[in-house]
Amino acid sequence: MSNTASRPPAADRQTAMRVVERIREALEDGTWKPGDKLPPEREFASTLGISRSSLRSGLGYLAAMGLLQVRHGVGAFISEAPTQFGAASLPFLDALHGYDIHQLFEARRILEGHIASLAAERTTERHLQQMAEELEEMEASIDQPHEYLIHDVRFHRIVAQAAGNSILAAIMESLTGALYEVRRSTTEQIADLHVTTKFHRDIYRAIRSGNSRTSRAAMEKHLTNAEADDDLPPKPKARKRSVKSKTKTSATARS
Amino acid sequence: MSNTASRPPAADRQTAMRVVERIREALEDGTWKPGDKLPPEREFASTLGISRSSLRSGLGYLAAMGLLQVRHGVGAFISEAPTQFGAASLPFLDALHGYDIHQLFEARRILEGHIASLAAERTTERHLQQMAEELEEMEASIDQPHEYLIHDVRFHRIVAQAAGNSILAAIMESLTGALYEVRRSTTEQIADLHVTTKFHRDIYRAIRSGNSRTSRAAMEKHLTNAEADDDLPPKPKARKRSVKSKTKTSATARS
DNA sequence: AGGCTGCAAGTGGTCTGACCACTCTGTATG
DNA sequence: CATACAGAGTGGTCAGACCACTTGCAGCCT
Repeated sequence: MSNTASRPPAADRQTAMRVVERIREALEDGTWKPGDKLPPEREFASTLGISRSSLRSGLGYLAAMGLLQVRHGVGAFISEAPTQFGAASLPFLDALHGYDIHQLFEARRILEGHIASLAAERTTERHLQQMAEELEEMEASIDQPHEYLIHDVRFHRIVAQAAGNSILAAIMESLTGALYEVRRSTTEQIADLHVTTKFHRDIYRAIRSGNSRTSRAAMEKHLTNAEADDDLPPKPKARKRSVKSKTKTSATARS
Repeated sequence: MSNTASRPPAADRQTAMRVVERIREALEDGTWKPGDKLPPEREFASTLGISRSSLRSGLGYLAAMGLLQVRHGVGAFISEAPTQFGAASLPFLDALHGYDIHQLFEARRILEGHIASLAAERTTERHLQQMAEELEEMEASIDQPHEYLIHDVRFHRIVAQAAGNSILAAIMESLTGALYEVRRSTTEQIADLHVTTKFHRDIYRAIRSGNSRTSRAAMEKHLTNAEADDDLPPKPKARKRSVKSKTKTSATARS
């Protein structure tokens, strides 16, 4: 035993898993869809014939995976945002095995590079159209960094959809999100949005032309550039774990 | 708001998050390490000055992310297995956006292909040695499919370590795990372990020679072959979600 | 009338303490 | 010596109470 990473869920916590199953089914058969509000805990619990605490255990599981969004005093909602992929586990990955921020960038570059190349082969007219739209919006909001960022993210998201592999898309979403967390501080200051826009346009053109090699190259160039921009700071922390010094280094995230 | 995939964790559930934080810190400063057993819930709760239910809420979060392994009647342990990356969320990704099993294979092929190429550039003598060992073990257990599989998985894991990017490794681990879940049924029957071993040997040689292109090609060939083996069955279910027919199709997983 | 204030209902978050279910170990029994 | 069993330790579930946050509506003040 203990060989592979076999059973991710858990045989234990039967009751909680019943909740999870129930919700998964409701999602599959369309009873509930993203954005929907779940019944109040007390009511839902009695409906399922379990205690509120067990129900909460199940909901907690779903919330931990980002599938549910629970708002205190309001209710629980099926997540609307594109499904991520355990992004919340990144800080722990760090704590356990340690990783350099560069690794995050590298992973993203590899993933999105491939995504771009797939998009070149599989994109539809509709996706191209959406990309073009976001591109325009980006140009329009070129001096509103916050607004700009939104369209930037959307652009990448559309490319991922065009690639036609929702798993890759979810992974990308997850990496992007993690990166966003870390970058949040610097991101609003770096300026060359004109350059950034140019890169995006290159990517768009390459995908439209159906050239997967060029698309991939364009995407990688863009991301490499983005990483360089973000690195201006002190020079990424060395990230040596064995040091043991309690300096705490004020870490990466958390304001 | 609601723009990007900003804050994966949660501002709510303060108490539960305190537990999460506490454990993360304990992992970071080495107080606890993989395999360690956590204190009994009752005791731990009072140590943290919170109720057992809140504690359990936090532990549930960690367990959901695969960071903790809780065994009924025994205790909670820090996961020893290579950290995954939200593999448990795959079934929900399916429920929400739907995906074809081929997409899983494709994602893995892309990821591991790159991992192999990186490994070729970065591997150390030690990693090569470990790969060689597993290779031997595979040959030795060639007529014990179950045993063989263990070394198969380990081989891939070592390659991932050799690639020197723990994030990519975690993602791979996650995809592999998901695939393993689905394949469990067929996997023990397909036989050509001799062929499989040859593929692995090719990968090993390519990495050892430091040729990233060849390594990647070898890995991709191996995985393509593996996918083909698994597809022999009825021909992968069409996976059309809008059908609505309650046939249930007996789905992919679940024995 | 318009805007602000404050209360109350609805809902998630936490606490307590009891009891159930599962594991493991050490002892008594055959 | 091997098996069966009892007990301790620990996680899982339950119940009901109370706290904290949101929201909207009613009433008040200007």
